[in-house]
Amino acid sequence: MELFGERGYEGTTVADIAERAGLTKRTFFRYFSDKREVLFSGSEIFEGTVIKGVLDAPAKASPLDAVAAGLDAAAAIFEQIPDRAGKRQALLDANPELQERERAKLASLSGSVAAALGERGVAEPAAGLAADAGMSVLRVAFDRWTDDPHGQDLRKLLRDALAELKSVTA
Amino acid sequence: MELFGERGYEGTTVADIAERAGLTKRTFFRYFSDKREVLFSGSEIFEGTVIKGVLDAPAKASPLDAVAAGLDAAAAIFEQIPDRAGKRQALLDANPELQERERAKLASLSGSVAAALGERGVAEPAAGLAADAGMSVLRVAFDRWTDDPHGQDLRKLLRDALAELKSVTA
DNA sequence: AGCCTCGATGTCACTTGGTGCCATCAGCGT
DNA sequence: ACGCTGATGGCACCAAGTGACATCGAGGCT
Repeated sequence: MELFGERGYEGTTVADIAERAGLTKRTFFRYFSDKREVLFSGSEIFEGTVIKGVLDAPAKASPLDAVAAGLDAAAAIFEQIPDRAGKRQALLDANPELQERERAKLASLSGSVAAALGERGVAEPAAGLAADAGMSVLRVAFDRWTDDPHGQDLRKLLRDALAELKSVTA
Repeated sequence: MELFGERGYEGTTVADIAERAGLTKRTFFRYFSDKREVLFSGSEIFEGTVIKGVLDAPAKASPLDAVAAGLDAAAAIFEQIPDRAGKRQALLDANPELQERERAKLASLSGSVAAALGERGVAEPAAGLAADAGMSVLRVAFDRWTDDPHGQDLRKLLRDALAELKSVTA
C-alpha cells in the first residue's frame, strides 16, 4: 500500500513490492497468484462472513432477504477499516485491470451465495438471480459509502439500496 | 477461432494469430488493445442495439421492462450465429481471464444502459439497479441458451428469466 | 551430536503480453 | 516527380508469470 500510494498501481512492479517486503519476486508469486491478488487478500474472510450470514438468516426469510442478511453481517468488516477501504477503492477506481478482478471476485461471491441459498432450499435460477441482485445492492451501497465513509453507515446504505431494488423490480 | 480451436486460448500466442492473419504482432496490437479483445470485437454493435432498444421502448414501460426491451432487441444478433456463439462460449468457459473480460464488458454495458435509462427520466440508483438486474437476466438466459442453442429461443428464455427475477424480488 | 527430511525461499533462465520508437512503403493530391 | 499521410514492419525493451533446481533452516530420529 505504501508503494502503491507513492507510484500508483501500474508504476509499482512486483519486484518493487517483493523488495520492500524483503522477499523475491518468485516468492511473491508463491503467496499471490497474481499481482492483482495482493489487493484482494481478505476476500475469503469477507466471503465466509457473507455465507455464514446467509445460512444463519431466519428460515422464513425470502431469498433476497437472506442475501441481505449476509451482506449486513459482512458490512462490519469494512466499517472497521474505513480509511484502508477508501485507499483501496481509489486504487481500484484508477485501474480497469483491478476493476475486472473486483468484478470477478463479486461474481465468485455471487456463486457462493447462490450455493448457500441452494442449501436453504432455493432453486435455480431464483438463487442465482437473488445472489446477483445482492451484489448489485452491495455495489450501490458500497459506492455511496466510499464517497463519504463517515456519513451514513454502510448497513443503512445497504438497507436503502435493497428497498430501492425492490421498488424498481416491482 | 481456428487457432483457438486447435490449441486453445492459452496455447495460442499473439504471434501465432498475427501470422495466421498475415500480420505482425505489432499490428495485431494496433487493432486490438489486448489479446482478450479479439474475442469481443462485436460488442459495440451489441451494446448499440441494446441501447437503441431501451430508448425505443414505450414511454410508459417500467425501467426494468425498458431494459428487457433492449435485451430482446439484441437477442437477434446471437440467434443469427448460434454455432459461433457456442464456440466462443466454450472458450470463455475454459478461461478465467476471458470471463473477467466478459464481466467487464457486461459492467460497461450495464453502465450504458443505466445512462439510457437516465435519458428516459429514471434517476439513480434505480437506473443502475435496473440495468444490473437486466445483466443478470441476460446471463441466466444466455447460459441456458448456450446449453442448448436449438432448444427454446433466446427471447423466450429472456422473458422467463425476467419473470423469475420479478418473483424473486417481490 | 550427527543425520535426514521437508517446507520455505532464492536463483536463473525463459516465455509471452504489451509498448515505444523509428523505418518503410503505398496511395494520393498537387 | 514531389511530398504528405496513414498503415505496417522491425526491433529493442519492460514487466508479469512459470518451471527447474539449488539452498537453507527447523525439527525429528537414532
